[in-house]
Amino acid sequence: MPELPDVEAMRQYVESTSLHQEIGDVDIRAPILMPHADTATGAAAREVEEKLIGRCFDSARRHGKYLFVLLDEEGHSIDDVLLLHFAMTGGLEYFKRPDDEPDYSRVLIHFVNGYQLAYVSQRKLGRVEVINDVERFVEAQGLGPDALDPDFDFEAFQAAVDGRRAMVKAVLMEQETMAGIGNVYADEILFQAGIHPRTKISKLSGDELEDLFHKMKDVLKTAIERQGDPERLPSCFVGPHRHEEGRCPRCGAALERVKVSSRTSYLCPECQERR
DNA sequence: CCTATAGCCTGACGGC
DNA sequence: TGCCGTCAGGCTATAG
Repeated sequence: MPELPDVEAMRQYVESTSLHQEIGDVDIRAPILMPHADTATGAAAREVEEKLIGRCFDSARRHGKYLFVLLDEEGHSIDDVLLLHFAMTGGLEYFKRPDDEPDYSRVLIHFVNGYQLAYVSQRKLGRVEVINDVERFVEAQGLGPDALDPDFDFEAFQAAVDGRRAMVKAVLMEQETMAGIGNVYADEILFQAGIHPRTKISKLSGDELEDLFHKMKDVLKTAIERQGDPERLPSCFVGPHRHEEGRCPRCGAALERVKVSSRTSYLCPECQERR
């Protein structure tokens, strides 16, 4: 689930619930996987606890699918940042009553006011750690510009895909080219643009590329307005229909389910003709 | 450069 | 009910 619009919704959620409250304790229920989390020694887990306790969150930022929660600087010389990545499952839940603790809570941040923020993830393929420089992290991770960055305009997009011969869906999902688009929103963008996901991006005309670019921005912005909630997406979106019996919201044709870039893709064979 | 695959984990679901 | 295979909206490393 968590692609750019979903992570943006979580960023807003953190900002509306969890800022300026002292952290009293951190409960790491399960060490989270992925490269930098040193699960063998639990060092990463201890570091998260040590850096968080006694401090407050100041603000939340996002780049692509990564969420960065900035800690206050009081008494600390380095700007520590809590990094959250949700992989395929997961989210955040702010609650008070212990009964309201969500299933699969992997990390619990207890505030002294009695509320808790849970990092939830059914599978443990996420990432929770403390870093100290967002820009340096983005650089080291090799992430491209955030797909909704206003500076990432059509000119920049065109330059980023110039010379590429890969399938358009693969390029949209590459975090190095632009950060934030995953399997579901790539399908949505291509549906709105009427482009078959297997089309080589080099085959698109300048006009088609420009239309694709604007559809990308529109789809992401619209999804954010609806808080990434599939139930609230416009009726022209294909997203809610991505299941075996799904039909095209535009022409009613049965949707096709195919593997593209090793990922399950849904498309309308009438509106997104193969070229 | 591009594509496909396996693996990291866990759980939901359908078929038997 | 239980067991089994398959699948899952991310990402990385690796091979061809």
